[in-house]
Amino acid sequence: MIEARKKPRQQRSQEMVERIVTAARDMLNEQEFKGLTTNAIAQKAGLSVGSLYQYFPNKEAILLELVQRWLAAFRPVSAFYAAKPRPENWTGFSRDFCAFTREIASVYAQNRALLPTLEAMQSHPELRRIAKDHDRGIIETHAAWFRNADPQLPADIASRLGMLVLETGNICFTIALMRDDTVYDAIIDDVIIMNEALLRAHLRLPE
Amino acid sequence: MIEARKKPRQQRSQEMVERIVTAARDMLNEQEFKGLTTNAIAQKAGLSVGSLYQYFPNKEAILLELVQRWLAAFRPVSAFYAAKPRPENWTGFSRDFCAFTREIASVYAQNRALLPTLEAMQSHPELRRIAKDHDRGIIETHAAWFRNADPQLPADIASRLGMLVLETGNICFTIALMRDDTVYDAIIDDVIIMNEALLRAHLRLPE
DNA sequence: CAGAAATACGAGTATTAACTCGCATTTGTC
DNA sequence: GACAAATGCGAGTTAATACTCGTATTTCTG
Repeated sequence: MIEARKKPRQQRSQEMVERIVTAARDMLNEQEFKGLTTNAIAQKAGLSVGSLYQYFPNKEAILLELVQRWLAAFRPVSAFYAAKPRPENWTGFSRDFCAFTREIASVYAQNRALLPTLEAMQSHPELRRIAKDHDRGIIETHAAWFRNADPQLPADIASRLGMLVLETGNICFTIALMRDDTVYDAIIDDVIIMNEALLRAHLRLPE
Repeated sequence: MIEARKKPRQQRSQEMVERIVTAARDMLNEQEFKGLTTNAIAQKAGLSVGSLYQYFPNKEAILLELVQRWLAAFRPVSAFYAAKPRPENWTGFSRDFCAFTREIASVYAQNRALLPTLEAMQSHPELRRIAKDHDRGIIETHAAWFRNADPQLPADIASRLGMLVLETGNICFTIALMRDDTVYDAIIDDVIIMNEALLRAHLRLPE
């Protein structure tokens, strides 16, 4: 069980937490997840294991903090587009969706350093569950957005579309980040092509 | 380092190997990867740890066997479609691609039991490398197929398309397998919509 | 059937890494 | 400066588990 960490009472504590999290993140970028030991994190952060355990009840809690930072970066983007007024026609929706996809892509780019964390996360059932719950939320936001655009769209199809948009985006942008910028940009365009085709096949909007 | 396993000289040995592999596969389907210990596999397979280590030099080798069985299931499908003569027009290509996608989807369905293996694989650098090498091969096969259809298609774009088709298919079918049959079928259709749109945007073929 | 080769066994070993705990040091308060 | 509270320390404990090795059993060969 991943408990919440102890609340720090002095200011230096917050810095410690930050140093621990940063050290863990950097280590995941440098080496294998397997080498991410609590002792190593403490050493890299320039403190002792004992101190580390004052802020995090266990190793998973450190990963949890990283994962939540990653997940939190996406929420506002989805929420913003889902809250926009209904577009009048396909062109309007398409413009929004295109902008949305590019914003999501840029969130990936900005959080590049957290990417190995996602991989590490897969090894932990608890963290997987948290990510899955988060995804469910995003999917429902997407679904609501699509149903706002086309009120005729059945809820189950809207959910499926939300899921496919989320998952294909996730995998494509993850891969894209490992390539050079030219390919990265091309992949964004490709994702837009794919997802727009998918949505156009299901959403009925005037041209 | 994952060495090749010792070659069995008696017939019962092959059965042992099969029992070990099956036990490991079943365990991954039942519980967390974390609980997959060599002792537990041996017990489930009805033999001793000592015997297990006679056929597999280490734990990773067991996973490797599972992973290779998974990967091997896909090769013939790609190879078959890539070797077909050039389609005359988009309709011909589209028909092939649609059939191809459905066959790939059915390979996923048939190898459902190996799915948790892929997840477990992510924890092992060596196995990840093997899968990545395999993927590269598939991607090149796809790329060759697309360039056969449209010889004008630049090699780098062909590779990118191959990669996107592979990766989006992989993630979508993996998710699809966790849903009921209705959703599964719908997702296959959706993947076809997405990938055809992508290819149509880049391949120049007469209608 | 006898001897050898292959295989099966599983208690024991070695390693690794998460986590503790008693003591040292720093910080806050008067 | 004196006391207490909070924080920092890291050698040591503990648990888990991959893998070994000396011995028992089975199979093969003549």
